[in-house]
Amino acid sequence: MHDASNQDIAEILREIATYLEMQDVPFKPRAFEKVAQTIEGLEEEVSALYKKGGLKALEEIPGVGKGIAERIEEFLKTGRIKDHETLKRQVPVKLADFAGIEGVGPKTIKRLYKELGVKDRATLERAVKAGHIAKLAGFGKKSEEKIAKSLTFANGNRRFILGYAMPQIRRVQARLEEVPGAEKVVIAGSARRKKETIGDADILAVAKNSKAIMEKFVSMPEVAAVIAHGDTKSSVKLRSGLNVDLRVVPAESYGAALNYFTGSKDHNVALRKISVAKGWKLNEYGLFRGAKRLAGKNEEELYKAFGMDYIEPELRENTGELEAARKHALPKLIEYGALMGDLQTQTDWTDGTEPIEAMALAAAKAGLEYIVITDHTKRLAMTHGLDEKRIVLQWKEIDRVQKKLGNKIKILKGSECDILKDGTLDLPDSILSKLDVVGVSVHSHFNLPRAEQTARVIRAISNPHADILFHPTSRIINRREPIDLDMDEVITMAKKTGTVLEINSFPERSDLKDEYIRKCVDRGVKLSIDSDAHSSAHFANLEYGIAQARRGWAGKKDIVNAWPVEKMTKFLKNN
DNA sequence: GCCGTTTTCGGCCCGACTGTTTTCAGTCG
Repeated sequence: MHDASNQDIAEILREIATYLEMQDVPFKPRAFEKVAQTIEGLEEEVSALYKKGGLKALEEIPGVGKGIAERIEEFLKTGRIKDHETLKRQVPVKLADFAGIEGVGPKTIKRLYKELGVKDRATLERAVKAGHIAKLAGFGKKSEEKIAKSLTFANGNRRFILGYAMPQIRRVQARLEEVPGAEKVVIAGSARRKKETIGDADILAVAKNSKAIMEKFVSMPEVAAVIAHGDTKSSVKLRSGLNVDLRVVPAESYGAALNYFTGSKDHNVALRKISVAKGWKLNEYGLFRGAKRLAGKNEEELYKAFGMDYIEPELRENTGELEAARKHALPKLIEYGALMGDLQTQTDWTDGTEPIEAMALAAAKAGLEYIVITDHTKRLAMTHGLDEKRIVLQWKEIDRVQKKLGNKIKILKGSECDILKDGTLDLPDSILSKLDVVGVSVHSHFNLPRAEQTARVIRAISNPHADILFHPTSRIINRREPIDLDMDEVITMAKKTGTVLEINSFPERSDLKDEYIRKCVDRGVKLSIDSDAHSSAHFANLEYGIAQARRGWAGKKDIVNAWPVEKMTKFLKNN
């Protein structure tokens, strides 16, 4: 039988949650919903966990107890869950069709089904067209129009890649900053936590005249639809499809509100639990003991009131940061702008768009002191990958450019050498041994079974000349699944061979994922943060690689290209 | 249904906005 993916499992659990909500069952919906979200974010396949450790392994997933574990087991074994089917029989609708419909939740779905026979997108569209919805008790013209409007946004609830959403969000931020009386306009939410993908954007403002800033917000040229427009909260959909929420709060609540709207939800709930245990109350307006305000005007004093150090937004996922903050044991994260070099860049020798010199100058302009030229190798024929002869010619060109640029920037010779199917490398050792930096990467045979794929990659990084494993899982967000690697084994081997694992800053790659970065940090495996630039504009993406590293609790000590060039190359030589 | 730095039973975050309603349920984050 084909194994159910994490996405499949998350989906059916979420459907159970929605059906339970329709029946007004208290608390259980949240339990299912929460697990659905956890499983969605899990790197490890749940089916693999189950195969290895059975029910017990399932119960180790946070939020999964006996009940949900058994239901997951049932789903993995039979492809169905009885409870789900029983619930579905009562309201047999295609829930997925309602996913992107603004303002339509479980209760409304149930009523539309019971009273109008609406069961999917097509029947919903018909009911809207016929004007049936406006006639229902408790509904009106506006509710119907709202549904009609969201039906025209067919894109559902896709997630946006941070690196591409961020410029849009910053543009909105800049517009709001121009409004007279706007004292602070800051990006909150998952964008502030620098999640690799975001569902929507949150902006928080402190302003003398909240009406004026709201007015500006809903009338920006990039707004496609206004979802809500109030005095302190408004919500719009941009033409790009991105939803943006704006909240305006008084200055004394700024820190509490920023904390609240930055999340994550899990982090907030955990913090609020601590607050409840102390007999305090924490909300977006402040931290209170009775009527007395203990903190709220900035985040530092808020955490301090809990006896904690300030927690950087990238760490706020409730994965141990609260405890570490209380023990004053948070890591010192690598700072934005702290990189000294870039260990993966492509030029017009292969699939980059600019010459070596232009790339080197752009890197210097981005504040870097060294750059490694790592063009593709011959196996990647479509990029005109370098063979033994052309790479030697490239070295000459690098020497020429280096001479010309002098001490503006140091240019190192490298390669993004293809890992062949059997784990051998695309260039002979005689060439690799002459390079300053050898990166190796998978660009083919993405679908090998786990054991074979893992053995392939391990063989590659075991080559004494291999320094870095570039974009280790080769995933491309929304486009290509990660290759099936036993990452624990790869990390173990990387430790043994002194191989550096790359954090690729290209927004749709963001590879490694934060949880593996953290494992590397814990186990002393070094990392690099590379742009994988194919043009001079791409050096700006390093910001997102640094963000990813921070989300994985990495510090300067963990990142080899945050070190001076001599220390970096010495490390690669000796490891 | 899950979970435990008061708890293995009794809690489970909390407030804004909307639409249609004279006081609130549903939705969202």
